[in-house]
Amino acid sequence: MSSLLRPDGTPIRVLVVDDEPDLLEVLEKTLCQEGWQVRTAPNGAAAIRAAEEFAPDAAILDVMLPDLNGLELMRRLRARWPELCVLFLTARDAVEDRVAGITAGGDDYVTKPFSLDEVLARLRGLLRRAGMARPGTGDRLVVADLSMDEEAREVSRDGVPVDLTPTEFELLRLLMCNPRRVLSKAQILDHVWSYDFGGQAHVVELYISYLRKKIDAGRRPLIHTVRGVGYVLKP
Amino acid sequence: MSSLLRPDGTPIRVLVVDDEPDLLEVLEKTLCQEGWQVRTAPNGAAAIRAAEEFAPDAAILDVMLPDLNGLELMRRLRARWPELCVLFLTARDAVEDRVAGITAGGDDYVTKPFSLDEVLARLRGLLRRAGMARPGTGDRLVVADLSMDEEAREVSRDGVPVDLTPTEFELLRLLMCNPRRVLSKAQILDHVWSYDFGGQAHVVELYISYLRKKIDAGRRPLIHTVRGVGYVLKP
DNA sequence: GGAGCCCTTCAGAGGATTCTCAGAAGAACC
DNA sequence: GGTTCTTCTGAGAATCCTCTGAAGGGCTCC
Repeated sequence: MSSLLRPDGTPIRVLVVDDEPDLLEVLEKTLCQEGWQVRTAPNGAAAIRAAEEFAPDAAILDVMLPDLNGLELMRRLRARWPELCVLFLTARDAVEDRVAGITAGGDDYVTKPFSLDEVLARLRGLLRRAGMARPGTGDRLVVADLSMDEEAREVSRDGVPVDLTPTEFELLRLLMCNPRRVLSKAQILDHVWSYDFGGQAHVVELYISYLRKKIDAGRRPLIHTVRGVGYVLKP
Repeated sequence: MSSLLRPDGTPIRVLVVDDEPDLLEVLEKTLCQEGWQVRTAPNGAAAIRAAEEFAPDAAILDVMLPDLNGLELMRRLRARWPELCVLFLTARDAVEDRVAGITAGGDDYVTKPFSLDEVLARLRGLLRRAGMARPGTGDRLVVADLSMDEEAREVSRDGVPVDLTPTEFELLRLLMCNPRRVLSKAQILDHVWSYDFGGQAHVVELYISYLRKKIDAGRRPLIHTVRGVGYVLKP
């Protein structure tokens, strides 16, 4: 998965603020793994202190923080770093009213529970629109004759468009971001399904089977099973 | 969405003056994203100071400011920059009498609450009439055989004129400004409906259904649903 | 060859999302 | 003041998506 870089070539810096330590940890690990430089904070006050020396390019903020709400925190951070990209995390039911107007300002939000890949994709989208993207890393993922346009949510195999459901799309995106790399079912579950999903690895097999029917049927297969390990996407 | 440029090719500079920090923030972000250069101020005194070094081409002024009213502020700004285009923000009830005569001077106003796209459209109109528009960026949006004249507010599909209500028109404009790009219902709400709209995403579905009846009925559909995500306009 | 495990696929229940209609409330216009 | 147009709410129906359970096939190792 190609990580974005700042214009000067250094990694992009992300500040993550949430009061759930587990969530903070998972996000930090995932983002680090993707090549971002990460700093975390459990509340607004700590976030502001951390930002002072960290000078973040982007921030992931929980809307509900123990000391001050995410919107207020954004305002204070922006006062210092006007260019900051902000991705909010919100509870599903408390959405529309509180976060209204945010997508209009170029920021974005994700409702809890979310999948890690969703957060990554949104964050990348924000940075790309803010002009942080390394030139050349477009929104188009390509593996052999399979291609995906993330913005338009279009997928095609050998030029033939393929219709995918949201979960199928996420799964395929994960596979296409990691071509020729075997992903375990546990990894796939962690990335594609929301973090509080209690189900079994069986759903991964099921969705792989759906994808095969839509993508590999009658053609040279791109999705391969690695018995006892997981799945790979490769020519 | 093409942003306008000054004759010398630099971005157009807009000064935004309002005492509500939320509103100021959203306007700033949106305008920046559209390629304008923005400076904000919470009151008249700060506005005048800011203008001194910023030398704005246009201004968005709240009529009701804590220190002096918007009309007076306009007068003072104009004394220094006679060419300044002004867009007023006014409360709905306090309109007609106070702002009457303004549009006669070539300026324009928008009543609160407004939608962001409305502000953008009015601002573009002002600058265009003032000769600031980059030549070649016409007012006509075209997607397949669907075409929209923004100035004349005319829409036609395959040459056949289509009558739209104001909200339908705004929604279609947003879609036509973002062809082949999936827009979430939240994004659509943020752009087309006024910022204080408390309603649910359901209205978006409703208006999409209206638009389909007027535009897609009996033809190859241009408006597509992306389940779980939003809507796209594409051939 | 057989047992056990892993994987694939089918079928269907339950849930979520979306579409559409009908009507009330409000705004605009004479 | 009354008419017309527009916007929004609520409800029901239709559609689509997700996940569970079960059956069966094939691989591996004994």
